Amino acid sequence: MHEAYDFAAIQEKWLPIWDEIQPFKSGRADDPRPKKYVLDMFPYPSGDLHMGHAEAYALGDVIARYWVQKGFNVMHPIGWDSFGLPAENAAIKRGSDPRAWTYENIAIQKASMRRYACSFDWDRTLHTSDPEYYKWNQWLFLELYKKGLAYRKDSAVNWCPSCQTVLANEQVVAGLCERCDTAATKKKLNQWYLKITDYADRLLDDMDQLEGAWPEKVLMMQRNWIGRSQGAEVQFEIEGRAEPVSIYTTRPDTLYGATFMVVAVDSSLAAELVAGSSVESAFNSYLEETKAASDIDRLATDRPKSGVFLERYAINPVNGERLPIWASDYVLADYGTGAIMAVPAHDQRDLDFAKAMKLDVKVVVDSGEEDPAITGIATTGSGSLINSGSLNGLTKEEAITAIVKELEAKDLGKSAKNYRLRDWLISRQRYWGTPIPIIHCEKCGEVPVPQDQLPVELPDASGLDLKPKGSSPLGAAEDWVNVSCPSCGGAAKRDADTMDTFFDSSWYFLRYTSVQFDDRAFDVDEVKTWLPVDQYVGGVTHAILHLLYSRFFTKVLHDLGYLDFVEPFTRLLNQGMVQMDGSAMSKSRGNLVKLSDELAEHGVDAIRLSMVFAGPPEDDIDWADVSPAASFKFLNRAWRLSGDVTSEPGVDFTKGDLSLRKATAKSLHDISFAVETFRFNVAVARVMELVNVTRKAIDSGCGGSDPAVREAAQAIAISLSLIAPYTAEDMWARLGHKPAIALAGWPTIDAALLEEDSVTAILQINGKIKDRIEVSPNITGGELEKLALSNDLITAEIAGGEVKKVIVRAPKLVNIVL
RNA sequence: GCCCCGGUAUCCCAAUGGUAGAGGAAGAGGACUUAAAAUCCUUUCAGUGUCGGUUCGAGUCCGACCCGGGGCACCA
Repeated sequence: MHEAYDFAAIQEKWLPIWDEIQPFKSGRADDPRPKKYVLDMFPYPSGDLHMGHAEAYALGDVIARYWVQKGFNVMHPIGWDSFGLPAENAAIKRGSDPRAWTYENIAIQKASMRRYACSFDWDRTLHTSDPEYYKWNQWLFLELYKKGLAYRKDSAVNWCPSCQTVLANEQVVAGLCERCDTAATKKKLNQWYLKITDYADRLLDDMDQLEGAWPEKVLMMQRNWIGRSQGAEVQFEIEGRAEPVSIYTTRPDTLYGATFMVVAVDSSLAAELVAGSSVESAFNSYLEETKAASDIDRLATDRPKSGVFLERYAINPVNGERLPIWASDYVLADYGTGAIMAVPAHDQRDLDFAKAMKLDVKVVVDSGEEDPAITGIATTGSGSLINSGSLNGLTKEEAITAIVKELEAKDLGKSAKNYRLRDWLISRQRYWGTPIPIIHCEKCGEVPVPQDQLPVELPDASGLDLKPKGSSPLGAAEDWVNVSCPSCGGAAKRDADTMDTFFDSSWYFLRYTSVQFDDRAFDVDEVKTWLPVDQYVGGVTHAILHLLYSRFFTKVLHDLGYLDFVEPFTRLLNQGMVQMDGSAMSKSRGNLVKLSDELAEHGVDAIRLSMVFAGPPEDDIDWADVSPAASFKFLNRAWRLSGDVTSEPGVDFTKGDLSLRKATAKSLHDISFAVETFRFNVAVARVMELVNVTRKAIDSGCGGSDPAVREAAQAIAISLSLIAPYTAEDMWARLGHKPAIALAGWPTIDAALLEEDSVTAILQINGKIKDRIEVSPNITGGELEKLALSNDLITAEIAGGEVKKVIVRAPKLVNIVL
């Protein structure tokens, strides 16, 4: 008679014991194990953990626990990305303090993580909203400022009317605020930026180091986002203007095909060119119209082209033709030079504009396609140049080289690069974030807060009106905002904005190495020991924002001499999302599955196992396809094995049943390989297989007393310790061992056991299977061929035919070609 | 529109260019039981989205297309 497998009792039994043993401490000075840094993306404390967390942390835990079993000193820390809008919004709603809401939720999540048996080192936690943490945000900001990488500028910025704050480019998705889906508008504001564009080339080129170690998808998204293009800048004289205007083009070969010029309607150049002309008022009303249009309107690609002729002319530098200058909103002020040469024959946008405004179309590349002036379809194919003076007859590539050389010689242009990436806007007009450590003095201008006065702590929220109103609530904290200038001592004001919370998360992985360290943001020696992160695990939602910013900060800190590496995350695993019936879970959709309910019903281990077994980690999980009940059943089945082992611990495995021993060895080998290649679902399948084999051995084979059964049961327990720690620990105890199984060590495999006694060789004729024979794995090609040619089924088939060729792949296959 | 990724059994998913099925779910049958649950055993189901190519041999490589998912999108 066996006791029942009671997941609730097991959970309650082992949790306090683990608290005692603390198997996952890292960084003890005398620890001789080699180091590994496994990092899960830290959560935002918005209530309790949900299904998404459960998946992410289950996967990260498999990796962390695996490396511990393999004998590594694994640093696996956790913290909270605890600044941000939800806390503030909740506080406004409930009339309380964002701080209280935040830290309550952190406590809730922390307790849940502990119960979920995450293998975190609880001595290495951090909260970005702690002054001890954000002090170093401020320090880093000032380092960037000193380097000229943090600056203020006036610009038309993305504004969310609902959140009442500005948004970074990256936070506007398809024209909508990524947080609340409100249509973003534009607002002219003076804001702080970080000069990430200075690092565009390195952010792009260093991705070569990540090839194969990061998901291809993420690399592609980042490359896309940075959007480097190669082209040329060309100078155009403007009639009645002293200075020429520079335009950017990726197709300098089509220079002869330019029939007009377009400047961005919201550029200062447009305003200057139109000033004093008869169309100035028409231009101004067009400009107003443009400003009023939301991003959504602007993004619609089928939107008809609009513009105003400025009554000015540019001169084409290669043929002296007069080109009318138009202002339009299809040219962007902040990309390239804000002005383009329009070549309607070979650019669809220019052609659309030309047709709308009845402008000339001039073909200069003979691509064999139909005349764009008639079809309305610009031709972009390659071909030889026509109507292009010295370029005639050249191919597109030859023409680009030739014209750039020619322009450079005449000082009329040069080769140039451009990027889609824009500088990172970090000011936010909200309370719950890191104050920007700058003091504005009428006499001295921007004055950095001196180092010894950091951190600039947030004032108490009580008494402040946190309601969004377009300017920072901090501005109203009189006692806080009014200070004397550190430079001249005169009356001055603090910068009242706070930092984008992505600033906080762009370097937290460094702080984990020394969370208590007071002297600096991080202990350089500890960082040297632990970084870069060996394995980063998190959602693909951060493919651009967080990962790009972190890479940027790492490069900056490298240049400042604090780091000796340039890429923070050596390997990256993106887990998929947990969905329900094909769409994201949400209360409003009514398809929300509560993690706490699932855990109560099936137990922690069954949920963790379900997450890991559901499919490849990077695929989305549909909870409708997942069966926690089946996971429970399997754990039960595995657990019961431990009660059927009747041999004592320490028994000599070499005396065990050979076929079971081989199965165990093969399983361990396959499980290792599967885990290291992130095929956790396959690893689970292999454990299941071994459980089935072991069950059979006990019931109808060598029996529970055979040493091989103990060996198998222990291998199962250790394998399960990565996924289902409570069940594994309990099995371990029932097998007569002391806790913690997490530190038991991965069993060593006798290589001899991996060798198979015999393999099935396939005999084919013309690629079709005719027979299978059992052969020794060491059989030579010659022997196998001989066996095949003397096989009855084969000789019957070849009878009368002529053997043209015999392909032998010993020991697995022989293919006879007739 | 451009660029990625994926289509294998009723479902979720496996398969270094070499036996399409490892594992699970669901279904069917049976053992045990007064019965049910639990447990155990047995078992059914596809030729890999479509067409063509390379190869002795293709789910796997190449090309085109269809379908699904994702990214970018007036970036000159």
